[in-house]
Amino acid sequence: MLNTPSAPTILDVAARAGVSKSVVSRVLRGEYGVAVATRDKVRAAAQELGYVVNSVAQSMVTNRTRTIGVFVRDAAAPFYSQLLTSLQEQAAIRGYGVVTATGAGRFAGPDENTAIARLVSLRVEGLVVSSGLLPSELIAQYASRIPIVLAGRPEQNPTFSSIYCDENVGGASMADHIAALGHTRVAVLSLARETSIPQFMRSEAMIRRLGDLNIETLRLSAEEYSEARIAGAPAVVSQMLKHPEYTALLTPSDRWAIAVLENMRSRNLTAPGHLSVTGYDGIWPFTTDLIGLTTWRQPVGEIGVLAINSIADQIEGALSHPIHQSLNGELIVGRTGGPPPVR
Amino acid sequence: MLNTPSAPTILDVAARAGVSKSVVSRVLRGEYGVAVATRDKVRAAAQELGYVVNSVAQSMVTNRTRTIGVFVRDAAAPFYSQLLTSLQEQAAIRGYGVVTATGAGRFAGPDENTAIARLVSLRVEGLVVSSGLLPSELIAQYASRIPIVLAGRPEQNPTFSSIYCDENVGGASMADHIAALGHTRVAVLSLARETSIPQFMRSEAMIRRLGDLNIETLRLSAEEYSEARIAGAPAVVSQMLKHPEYTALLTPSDRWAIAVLENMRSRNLTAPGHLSVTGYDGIWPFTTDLIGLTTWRQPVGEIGVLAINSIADQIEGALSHPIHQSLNGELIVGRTGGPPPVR
DNA sequence: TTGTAAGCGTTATCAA
DNA sequence: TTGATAACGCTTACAA
Repeated sequence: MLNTPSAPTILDVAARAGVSKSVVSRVLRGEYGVAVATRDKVRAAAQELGYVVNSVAQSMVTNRTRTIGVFVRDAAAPFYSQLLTSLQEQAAIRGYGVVTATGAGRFAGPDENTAIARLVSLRVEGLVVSSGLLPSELIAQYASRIPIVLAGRPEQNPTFSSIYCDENVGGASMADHIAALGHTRVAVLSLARETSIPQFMRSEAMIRRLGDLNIETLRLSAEEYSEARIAGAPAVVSQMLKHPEYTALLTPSDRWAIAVLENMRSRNLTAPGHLSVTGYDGIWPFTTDLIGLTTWRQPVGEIGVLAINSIADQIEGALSHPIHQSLNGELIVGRTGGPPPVR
Repeated sequence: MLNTPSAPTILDVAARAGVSKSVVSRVLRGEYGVAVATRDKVRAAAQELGYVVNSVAQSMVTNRTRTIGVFVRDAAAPFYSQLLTSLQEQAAIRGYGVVTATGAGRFAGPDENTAIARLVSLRVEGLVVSSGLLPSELIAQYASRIPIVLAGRPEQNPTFSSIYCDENVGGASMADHIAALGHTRVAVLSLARETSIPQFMRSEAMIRRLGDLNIETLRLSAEEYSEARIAGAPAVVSQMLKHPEYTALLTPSDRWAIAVLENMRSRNLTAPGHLSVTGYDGIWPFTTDLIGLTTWRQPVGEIGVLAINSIADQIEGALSHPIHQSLNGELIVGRTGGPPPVR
């Protein structure tokens, strides 16, 4: 704004209280060694002026910002938005604020790099990166400077930490579940690796396990770069209709499963009556009993908590090396997966 | 971290390039008046050192942070989390970053004040406040310093802006809809004003309109302070069962409607077979056709865009006074609301 | 218990 | 085209 009255500084408070700025600084930070009378005078002056400390100047000298940077690729995706909430909460508990940056684009590109560089330039004390795509070299580039944790993607890079839910276990469990229901021909939607590494990994894990179980597998593919609005579902369902011998469709995200189910509904197809459909992530509210989605739950809240803790521990010196933690997920048995239809 | 190699400064770059820091500053900001050879030398040096500008120091002298602060009361609530995403995106478009703070507690209390003060101390250039509770005097207190917009709550305070969706129109429309379906006895869940001002307002608007239409109205109440996990639904449904002559239940949020529907499902009750249920907010994914919720859609994306624009315009001097904008919502006719059951 | 003064990493002004 | 030098608002020795 052009003519905003500039905020009062420590000097204004000092002048008003009739003391030096050092005293004000000490009072405001609650340090000892200040006469009670002086202390009260200063506090009153600060109050009257509506003084709020300038953290920018403060950081300048203390070299601390008490801020953690969070980069998520697609804030509109349910998994990320829920992670964001969890990170937020835990950061507050540990006494840190959160600055968020998001990638916009379709590919991990210069934008992503700029966004991360911006966080670093803000002198965040740690970085939580959650992107299914961002190249690990790019992340590693900042790792010598501040602690970094990659949340939600397995990556055993020694220079930064990672917290994730094992994609192989999840994918295989889902395959086991669908096999146990009696399906012998199963389709798996597998997105390109360039779309999302973890989603690619889980689909491949499903396909691998189905192969081990001697189940005939159909690999479907689709391109989709934002989880928020999935457009490819009609095409996927059409594919399935061309291969009616395949009685189940395993998708790599709840969002995909819902889009498929919505499209099926518009064609008067039901799950599992016509086709069993499963999701992945187990994110509320997709797990509502009203929908009854069969899915694999990733402990997103826990991922957030552990991510912040590992960062905070490193900042505070309680942890000196990057750690890699794999968490357990959980199969959620809903009503969209069932025995194959009798034909 | 204890022994992090401290980040290279402009001085390190200057030394390496064999020039003064002033030249480095000019080169890095792309200013004219630097010899091409010098420019290249400096850029190379910066690159080699992995130099990243210190925005903290930069802000110190420019007195700009290009950052907008966002305060939401409950980041886990679908409405807020979606708003957050929209704010984020639009801020990026306008060239600003976003720092988020969230209130934790049950009441608007000192926590909230601290959180806002923290944002102000970070020298954000504007503030988006989205809380159904935060007293407007508290907000106004900072309004002389930076532009503020209250998002999602009607409040005609002259010192700051507001962008919201008219609660009276929304509540009345929902009442009209349920009346048109033929209900003559309708229950409305009305939360205490202390829980959420907008939710209170819309419920009261429903009750008022139902009264105008000579419909017998039953006011139910419940306490609930976080939208994320609603615990009061079983009690509400039990209340309804005690008053079977009431054939519809209007709730003040999608979250509440879903919780009620889930509980009904567990009791083998259907909507609208046994009871018509409506939500409010119209937030995806609650609006999925799989659930078919009847609700009132608030244009949350638009609220976010307009909120950021009004802040950015004020920061940039394109707008000199706070503005108050009321947006239109939209009735979403789903399948959870229908004609009253024939008994 | 209080005050003085140096310095954090930049930008910006003014000379050279 | 470049380089000194003074801010910016605060913390932090150190001196009084």
